[in-house]
Order: sequence, then C-alpha cells, then structure tokens
Amino acid sequence: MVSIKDVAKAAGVSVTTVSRVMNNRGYIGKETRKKVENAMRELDYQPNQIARALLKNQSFVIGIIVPDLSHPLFSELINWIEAYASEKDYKLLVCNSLQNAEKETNYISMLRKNRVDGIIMCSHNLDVEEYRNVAMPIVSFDRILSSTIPYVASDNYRGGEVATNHLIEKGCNKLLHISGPLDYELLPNRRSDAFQLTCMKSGIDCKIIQGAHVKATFEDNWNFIDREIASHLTDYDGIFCSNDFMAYTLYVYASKKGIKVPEQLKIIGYDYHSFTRMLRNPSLTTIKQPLDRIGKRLSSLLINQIEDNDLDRNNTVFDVELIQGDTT
Amino acid sequence: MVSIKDVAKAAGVSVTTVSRVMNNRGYIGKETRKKVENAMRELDYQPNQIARALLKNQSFVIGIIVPDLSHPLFSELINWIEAYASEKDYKLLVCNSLQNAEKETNYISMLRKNRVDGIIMCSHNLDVEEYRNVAMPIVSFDRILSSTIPYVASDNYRGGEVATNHLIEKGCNKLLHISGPLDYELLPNRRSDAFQLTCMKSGIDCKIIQGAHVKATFEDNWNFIDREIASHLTDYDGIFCSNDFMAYTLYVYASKKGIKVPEQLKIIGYDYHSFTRMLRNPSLTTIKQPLDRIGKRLSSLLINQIEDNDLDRNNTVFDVELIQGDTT
DNA sequence: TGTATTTATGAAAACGTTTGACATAATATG
DNA sequence: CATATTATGTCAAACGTTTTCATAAATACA
Repeated sequence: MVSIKDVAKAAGVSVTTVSRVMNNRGYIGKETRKKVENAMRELDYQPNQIARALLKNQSFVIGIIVPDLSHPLFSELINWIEAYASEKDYKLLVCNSLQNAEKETNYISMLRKNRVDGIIMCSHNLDVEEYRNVAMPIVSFDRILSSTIPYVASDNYRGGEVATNHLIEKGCNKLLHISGPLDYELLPNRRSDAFQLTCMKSGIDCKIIQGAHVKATFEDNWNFIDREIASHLTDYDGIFCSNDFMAYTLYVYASKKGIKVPEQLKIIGYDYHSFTRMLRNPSLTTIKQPLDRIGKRLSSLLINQIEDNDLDRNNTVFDVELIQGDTT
Repeated sequence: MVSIKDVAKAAGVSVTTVSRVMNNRGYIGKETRKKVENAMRELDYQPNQIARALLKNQSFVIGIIVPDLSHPLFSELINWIEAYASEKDYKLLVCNSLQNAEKETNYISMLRKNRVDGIIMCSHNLDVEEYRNVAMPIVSFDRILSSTIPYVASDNYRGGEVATNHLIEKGCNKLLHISGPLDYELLPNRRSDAFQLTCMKSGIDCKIIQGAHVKATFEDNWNFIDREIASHLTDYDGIFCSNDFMAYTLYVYASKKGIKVPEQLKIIGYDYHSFTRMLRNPSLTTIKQPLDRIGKRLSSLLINQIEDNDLDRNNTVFDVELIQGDTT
C-alpha cells in the first residue's frame, strides 16, 4: 500500500510536509501544497488510520454489544446510533452477545484490546461490577450499571402505567401482564412494577407471568401461551405484553381460539419497532419507545464522554407515547 | 493504558520475552512464562491490537455496507455474517449507505483508510468500475461486479419462476408483478425476467410495474398501490411482489377494498425474513432466501480471499424454497 | 542596514507491537 | 576438552503516522 513516504518522495518533500498538508497544520507554501496534493491524487493515497490511531491513542471506533442483531428493536437502534456516530466521524463495531454471558465477556475484552474509544452496552448478562472494571467510556441502554455510567431508556415506569391505565379506561377489570424475565435488575422491569401498582391503585385484579423473551420466535411465544396462559385466558379481559412480538402472537392465538379482540380481550404491547410499524392486520395498540432519539442520545452521550467535553452527560429517560391500534 | 513494556518491567524480563509468551514463539523457560503470565494478569494487560495491525498489516476487521441497517433482510444477513466472522476472529464494521451513492463512496474510502481486511458489499449505488478500483478483497451480495469479485445470491431466476408457476398452478390467468427498481443490473431483476418468460411460456397475460423499494414504509407502499395499481386491481387474479413488505401491504390493501385473498386474488412475496416469519394473520406465501447460508457464505468467501488459502472462491447461488402461506 | 518576526521546511522521536539477528549459558556429543 | 546443540534472553528495526524542535529563508520594522 502507498504510504506517506511514497507521497513525500513523489512530491519531492519530507513526510512532515505531507502530513502538514493533510492536516492543515503550520505553514505550507502554495506551490508545495499543490505538489503534495497532486502526488496524493496520483498515487491514490489513503492515509493509514491505524497508524494514526496508534499514535493518537484514539481509534474513532465505538463498539456496541446487543443481545440479538436481527431483532428489529436492536437493528433500528443500531441504525440510529450509526447515523449519529457517522456524522461525528465515528465507526461502529457491532457485537452479538446472543444473550450469552461468556460471549459478552469476550466481546468486552476484544473491544478493549482493539482500543475502541467507547462501548454502548445494550446486552446485559453480567453482574454490574464487570462493567465497572472496563475502564473506558461506556453508556448503557435500559440498565443502571453504576453512578458513573450514564444510561438511556424510555420511561419504562410511565410506559407500564400508561399501558395499564389505557386498558382500565377501556373498561378492563381483570388484567394480566406478560413480562420479560425479571431476574436481572433491568429498567424494563419497571413496566411490571407500574402494572402492579397501577392495578392496585385502581383496585383491579391482576396477575403477572414471566415469559416474554427477546429471542423468542412466533412458535416459542405460541407454545408459551399455550402452556402458561391458555387455560385461564378467558379469565382476563385485558393483557399487557412487555413486547410487541408477544402481543402479536397473543392476538393471533386468541383469534384462533375464537376470542374476539378487542371486544372480549384487549391487548397492548410495548416497543413499536419496525415490525409493529409495518403491521396493519390488525395494527397493534402499543407503547412507543423513541428509538431514534434513544439511539442518537446513546451516541452523543458516549461521544461527549470520549471527547471529554463538558456537555450534557446525564442519564436520559425519554417520554413514551401510546399508539392506538386495533387491539384495544 | 498498560503496555507490553509495563508487563516486561513488572516481570523483570524484556519485551521480546513477553511477546514470545503471548504468541508462543521460540523457547521460553517454565519459570519465566509463569512470571510473565502473572504480570499480565496483575496489570490486566490487554495487548494493543492496533499496534499489531499496523505491524502485521492485517486488522481482522471486515467492513460491510448495506442500504438499510434497520431492514430485516439486512439485519438478519449481518447477524449471520457476524456469527461466522466472529468464529474466525474477524470483527464487523457496519456502514449504512441509505441508498446514497455519495455516502457509499465515502464509506468505501473510509474502509480503505481504516485498512479493513475486506469488504462485503450489499449496497449497490455505484457503477461497477468503482468497485473494481477498490484493490482489496471484496465479495458482493446480489450483484455481479466483475469476474474477479465473487458474488453470493439466492437463485433469483428460479425464485421468480417458482413464484410465477405457483400462481399459475393455483389457477391464476392474469398476472401482475411488482418489481423493484430495474435500473441497475442487479441479480434480483432476474425475478422479473423469470416472471415474464414463465408467463410467456404458459401463454398468460402479464404486466410488470416497478415500485418495490427497499426503504419503503407501509404508507409508501400503500400510496404506491393506491396510485399505480388500485384502478386495475380487479384486472388481476395473481400478483407476485418482489419483496414481502409490498406483498403484505398489498394484502392489507386488497382486504380493505373487499377483495378476498386468496379467493379472488392470490399474492406471493419474496424474502422470508424475520418480519415474514413472525407474520401469521395471514401468513404470507413467499419465496425464501436462505439468509443464514448466504451470510455465512459471504463471510467465508471473503475470509478465504483475505487469507489467500486456495479453498473455494466461486460465486454461489443458493436454492430458494417456496413457503406456502395463506395468501395463495 | 540590522534585527526581529513570520513563513516554510526537514530530522527525528514517539505510539505498541513483532521479529530477525545476536549473545550467553547450560547441556549434550564426540 | 572442544564443539555442537538447546534453552533463554536482549537489541534494534520496522509498521505509518504526528509532532516537537531546529533551521533557513523571506519579510517587516526601526
């Protein structure tokens, strides 16, 4: 590959001068600049960013770890993160933890070895201390890792509250909530807290069943419903699902069993990612997380940290929005 | 950050020795090895891959350019590519061209500057010569770039044929095909060729309308149908859409207009990505591209090229599969 | 004219690795 | 005992940049 030396030789100047032309530093003669620029063009010179990164100790790469690359929630998030990051000249190294703790550890270590400038953690399979030891700018999506690691999330509590109240307002008396796994202390668990408290406040019968997994296929969800919910499905007149896939599967299941939605059973989901936006038969009532803002915020928060400018570095919680669909 | 020098100092040996321990080269005393390993552990030493990359002229990073990161076709593809690449210790730098020629050019140049080991091109907004000048291992998805750049695709012609014949077998007489943009010479255009030829062979009336865009939302598709198709929708009894989103939108449109699917109108799509796999109301009849195999193949083809081993380097075309859904 | 300032350029060190060329000690071979 | 082999380790160059320092020429100022 052609290096700065080749350019220097071709232009008849020193490498210093070439570097100065590239970076617009110091004084450069008009003639010299032209000679150098011509040489660069003729040789199709591509400055080696790796060398630069080594010297400056800054790679302009940020790593992102997600639990499932093919999940619309995360692919959309990555989409927005990339959009903002690339504006600021950062590139994205994507890692797919597959919800596997060992893989996640390995990815973190890999990112450290590769001297990325920072990490966006969207996958959470480790204990919080492990993230604290990373010693590198981090931001987190949907989980509090430590007081020094900013997080971004939608207002999960409010989302759960809005969803629950919506069902109640629509006349539901007996509510079920299908939550995600509640074992780790994740912010989406607040949806379930809100569900419970809101029901209590309104004096409404309610129940929570765990079972909405990120990586679940339609069949996984279907089987879960068949196993855990089916027998007392008619006991409920409103169900709040912690994600849209589960909500959609539940709709299909109920329909197939002859239960009319929304007349007999009302269903509300959570997320409103690309899948849900495309869905029209029926369209799903759901709670929208503003993935565009979340993604941009994750990037900007991380980049602020990296560049150590004293702009905003606070945890950010975005408003959610009720999307009225056909299922309530 | 702690460097090899710090480890050497802590272990009381030279940097060469530390390097030897890490890479298992040359002779190392048992005691020495232990001392070095302890020092590495104690200092939490992370060998700088950037320095390594500079020296070895190999970054173990591959770049991938897609037209839309949030599109399930590409996020699934990336998912599989990452799976295989990470097995082989390669990392993925993702780029989102947004179907914009200038952005695509910039990304290619960026990837060159960053000395990625190779590029997987899934976005095609430039003339073929531009790719030939890249001077770096490349593989391409769904487009022939040159005789030296291997491509991977599903058997688009066969897919179009299977789809068309399926409609005919189901009794359709007047067929419409909604194709993607046919301007660039892309392999998916073969679906349209196949449609036309198959109809001719069977002596069936047919028409092709361009309009299935990758980045289209439900509304975009809806408006397109409303504008271009609606008035003569009842003229057709079978429609082959070049992607599943268009097929789904069309289904919803037809239903809303009181046209019974599949009784009065049969609809078949193309892709069978995560959106379609989740869809059950109705499930879509479609042609499946094996994204898992395509993704793995793209990676392995590129890595073979990078590592210059004389394993298989041929263009690869994967069989498609008819997925029988409720819309035909 | 003399001197300070501005402009233009180059040499060399540094970033963190790997590696080929050596150096030395210990052990084996003849 | 001389020599070859094996084991262990050190030195320094190299990868492609940026940047500090030094120097030289040109210009400005008195």
